[in-house]
Amino acid sequence: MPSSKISRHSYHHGDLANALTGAALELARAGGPDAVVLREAARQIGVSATAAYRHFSSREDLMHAVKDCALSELAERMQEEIERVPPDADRSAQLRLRLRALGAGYIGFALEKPGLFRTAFAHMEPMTGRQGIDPMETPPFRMLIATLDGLVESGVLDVSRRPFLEVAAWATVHGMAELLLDGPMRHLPPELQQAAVDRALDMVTDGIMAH
Amino acid sequence: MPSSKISRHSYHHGDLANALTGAALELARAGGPDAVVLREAARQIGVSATAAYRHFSSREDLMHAVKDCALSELAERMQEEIERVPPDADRSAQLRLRLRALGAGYIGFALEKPGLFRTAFAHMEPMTGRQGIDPMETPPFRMLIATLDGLVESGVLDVSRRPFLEVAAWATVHGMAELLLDGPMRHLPPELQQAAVDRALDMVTDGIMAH
DNA sequence: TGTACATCAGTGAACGCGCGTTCACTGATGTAC
DNA sequence: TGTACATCAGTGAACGCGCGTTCACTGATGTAC
Repeated sequence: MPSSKISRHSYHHGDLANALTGAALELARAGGPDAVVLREAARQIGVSATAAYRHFSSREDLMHAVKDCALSELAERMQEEIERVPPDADRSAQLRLRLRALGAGYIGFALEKPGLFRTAFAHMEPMTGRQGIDPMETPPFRMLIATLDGLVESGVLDVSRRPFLEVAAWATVHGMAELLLDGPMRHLPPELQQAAVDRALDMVTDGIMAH
Repeated sequence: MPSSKISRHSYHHGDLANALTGAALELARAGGPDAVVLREAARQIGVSATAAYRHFSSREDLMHAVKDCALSELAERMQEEIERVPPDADRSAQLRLRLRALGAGYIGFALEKPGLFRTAFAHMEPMTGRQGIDPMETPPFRMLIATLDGLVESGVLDVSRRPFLEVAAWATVHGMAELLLDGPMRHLPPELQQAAVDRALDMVTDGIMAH
């Protein structure tokens, strides 16, 4: 393991910022946002806590980097689900399946990686300075928007019913994730959890495609 | 103000448990769950922090009492909205309006009293011992369930579509509240926020009543 | 009605926690001449 | 190619924070006789 030898022998780490972000990400994965402790991340890399301040202005700054990563993993998960949609259906069915896939990916991520999910959406608010990540501007949400726009274009959805639909759909899926993770469904056996998710996704697609 | 004289002169407070809960509730109202600080609640009543331990076994115990109160206020708010539903519509329209009312009350509470809303639903999980309050067992959610059951009884909703609908509906409304409070809609002007809420409630009722 | 005493409901001082952050510093690196 | 020196990227000790909680205590209250 040459890299550990190098890092042991060299005073300068070389890639501390990324190393710290990585360690912090693992802390988040294991324990959610509160587990992202600057001193602990530094400890795990074998560097003094002070060293972190060469690369991050504060704990919040590090946290922000972690959130970026978590959001990227979420995007990947949603993308995976989208790619599983069979391409042979007609346009309308295709879009409906995409809608479900996005939702299923979102909730799947929350259930599979609760620590990262909670971290991604913890205190979206107080991200002062360095303006907060707007999840709406992020690839997977752009896909949601594109899918809904597609429904309008293909005549399935009336334009008058289009506004705010992305937040309504997102709200359902986000709320389900929270209710599954911390709410009354947290002790449900996985198959019932899945049934609940499916039912919620039905409700959303029905609600969007109604009329 | 005789009561303050009495409390100033008497060594025993007489109703410390309620007084502490009240003070803690106001802290929650103003600053959310993290603002519920045992020492501060005691300070405001003019009692030593230690005194609280005669009535609560821990900070978490006090927190639990505060959550109970917050959940009650939420229930009241939903009830208010229900009572505004005009009684002259036909059965099916009636139920639809009730559904909307419950959702509107829920989100209205979140927007009007964000501190209490966040407190009511903060860390539902780690409520160890003294089993957590299951919001599903609480009056307003029983009303949601009753309304959905009513839809089945009156033939508007097929039984096969009934399961898990209460959590799906709740998820939407809960997610909207979070997205409005801490998410990308937090800086939207109130009229647009209201438009988003209305659209989400449309989506849910459409999704439930579809077919 | 009075008194002894158990019990209840307060008190103030103190502790430990573990963090984020600052400070004055030192070792390593790169660049100008 | 060597050397001087600025700059960069680390170090360890220390601080302050404010909390929740424990401890040994004391003042007030209620009850048995």
